[in-house]
Amino acid sequence: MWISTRGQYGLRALVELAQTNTLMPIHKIAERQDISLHYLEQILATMRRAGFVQSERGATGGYRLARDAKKITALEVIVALEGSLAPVACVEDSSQCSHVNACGTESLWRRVDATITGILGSYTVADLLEEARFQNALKMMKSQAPLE
Amino acid sequence: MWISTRGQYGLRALVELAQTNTLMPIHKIAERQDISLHYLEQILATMRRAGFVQSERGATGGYRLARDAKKITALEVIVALEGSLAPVACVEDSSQCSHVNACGTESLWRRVDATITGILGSYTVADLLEEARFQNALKMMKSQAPLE
DNA sequence: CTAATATCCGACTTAACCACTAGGATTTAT
DNA sequence: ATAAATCCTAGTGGTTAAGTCGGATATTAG
Repeated sequence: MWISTRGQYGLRALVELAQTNTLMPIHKIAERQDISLHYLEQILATMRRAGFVQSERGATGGYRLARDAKKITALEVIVALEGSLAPVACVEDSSQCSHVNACGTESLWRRVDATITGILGSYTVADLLEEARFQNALKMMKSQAPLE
Repeated sequence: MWISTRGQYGLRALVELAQTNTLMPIHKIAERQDISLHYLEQILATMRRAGFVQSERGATGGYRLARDAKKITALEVIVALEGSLAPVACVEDSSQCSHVNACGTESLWRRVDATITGILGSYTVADLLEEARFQNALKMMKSQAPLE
């Protein structure tokens, strides 16, 4: 498991926020997604500074998406919360490779990196919300169908 | 960087061993690949137990590949040295996901996992050796050509 | 027989990171 | 004024990464 809970929770929180455009307080997201409130607070703070969400303080405060869910990719979010996704150090910084002879593995790692970046860059928060709704609809149908 | 040095060093050591079918002592691999000898020792021990290499003890001892370099994939090696490559816990063990509602992200992570597995499974040690030789040949040509 | 050179094995270490938890300061609506 | 919310800084306990250290065992060369 090389994506930490910060990235996972962050993405899931954005999916939750994408369901509405009204303000949602942290505790609501936390309980719906079963995440520690204080921990989620820190994650949302990072995502606010990164420009994914906006907040309003005070009694009726909370969070909302700062821009359209279609304009936020999973890649941006994960990178903002976790830093580089490079599988090995020399991919993110080629000066790391102090090697005189070529080791033969660099192109493999570069391909892994590029592929992951491509996949994560192709998923938006809107896509994830759609997927969540689809999966929940499936679950409803199954639990509602004791005929057979 | 989510592939640790154990996996990287292990792969590179196998590429080194693939260059010859004679016994090669650890210290030679360690110095050619610039890896701590004692650390590499542990990595080779793991790879011996996993069946990638054979060893002979004593004064003229050393290591060799236990089977054809074309029959060892990068995936096997990395998994043997690092364990699961799953990006998130629920991908390697779906009981980890205690969530009542679908979070919408699972299919994304499954796709990432499957893609990585596919890429690493398609590279053999023989492929990596070929790549290393090609890169070294390129380097030679560049350093030998001050004409321009 | 004795070094010298190897592999083999287990324990230890140091630093960093993860996933929180704790406690309070500040802002705003009622 | 009070309650409800965000904001901010620190601390904590457990785990892992990347080695290091010291010695046991096996084999060969002289």
